[in-house]
Amino acid sequence: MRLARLAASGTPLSPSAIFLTLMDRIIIHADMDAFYAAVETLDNPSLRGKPVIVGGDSPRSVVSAASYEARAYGVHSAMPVIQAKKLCPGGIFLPVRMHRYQEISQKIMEIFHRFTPLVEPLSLDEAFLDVTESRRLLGDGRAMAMKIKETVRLATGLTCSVGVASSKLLAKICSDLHKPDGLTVVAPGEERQLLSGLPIGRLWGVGAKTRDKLRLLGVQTVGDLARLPEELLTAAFGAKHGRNLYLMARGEDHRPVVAGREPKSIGGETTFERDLIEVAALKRELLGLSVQVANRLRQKGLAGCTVTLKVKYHDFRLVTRSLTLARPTCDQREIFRAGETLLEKTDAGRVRVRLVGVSVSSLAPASSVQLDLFSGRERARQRGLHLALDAITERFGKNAVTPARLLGKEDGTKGDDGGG
DNA sequence: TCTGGGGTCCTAGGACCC
DNA sequence: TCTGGGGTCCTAGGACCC
Repeated sequence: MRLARLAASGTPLSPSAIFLTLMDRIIIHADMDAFYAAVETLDNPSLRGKPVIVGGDSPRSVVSAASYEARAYGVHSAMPVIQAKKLCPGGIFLPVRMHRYQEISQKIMEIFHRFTPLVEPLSLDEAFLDVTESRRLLGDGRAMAMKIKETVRLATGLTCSVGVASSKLLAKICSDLHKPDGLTVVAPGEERQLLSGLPIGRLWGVGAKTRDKLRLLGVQTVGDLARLPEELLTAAFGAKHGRNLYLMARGEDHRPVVAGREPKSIGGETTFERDLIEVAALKRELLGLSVQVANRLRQKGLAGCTVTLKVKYHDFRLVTRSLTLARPTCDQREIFRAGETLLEKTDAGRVRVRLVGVSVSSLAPASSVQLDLFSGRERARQRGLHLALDAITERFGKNAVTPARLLGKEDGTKGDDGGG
């Protein structure tokens, strides 16, 4: 970074020098247009130009993505599918194919990495890129943004919208200004002017509640917000959130682009088609979720200490109960047992329940012992080999044969193709 | 019209230890 | 017998994002 170079040159770094250097960054925010719907159209070109709506197929599902043609009917993501069907009866409703979106997402992220190693994905379809150090090789921000759009389009057939600015805050706001297929650059020094006319809801972290509260304070635009003193904002919104609002209104955002973030929690949840009252039924669901979560933990090579149960009652009241285990786990039985215990600390059985979820946090790399135990034993079980394994163990002792050896994993043959 | 599922981050209170 | 303050960990809830 420039800072490092400055420091190495022996130049004393005053706070304002650091500030100016940080202001000099080039941050790109790239965001795919109507991603899930666009992928569906890509895979089935006859959908082009039609109102495509991707969402779950149960009665309580919501819309995950809507093509621009569908948005013209007022359909948007997070809207109940039932409502979308009323607004857009001629719409083409498709189920979510997450694996396919993940596949394409990987391609896109690989392209981003050709421009800089500093790529911070925010979801499957968007990422921040700090391209400050790439500019001598690849040209200025606008040139790189154009190149990114072109490369993504050629490789995937999809369009994205890109924002270029000196901070994450502005880059993200810019990428949204001229969607779809947009390219918006804000020059250093023009940040505040661009911000001042925007409704406060455009700021990252300002949702419905904050908006309502700010409205009571007479704030509609970011310009209005910039007139409020910091003390008032911290008193109303807490130290952190208040300070953030104060800084964002001034276009000040020095958050770095962080590549390679590790997940902090992994969980699963289900909303039932009909509310459940029987504890036994809830436990069946909990068991399924525990298996799901444990599998994903092991896939990622992680284990966690804290198990959290989430219960949403019929009236949308949400409660969580959590407990911390002595050791990290990626074992579905341990996760399930913890969930069962936690379920007793809720009103389950007395009140109708709409949703249960379970998640594991305080994550750390799972030990090889934990992973081997499961990968080997679970696979052996799947292949119906556990009987053989048990028999051999019984006759020759525990260490006579490992599940890995039984599956031929140790002589280089593939052991995880899931076949039988 | 009736509200998903995957997450992150922050706050606050209580327990416990020194 | 009464009374501190700071630090850390755990738990619960809430706002927000895509």
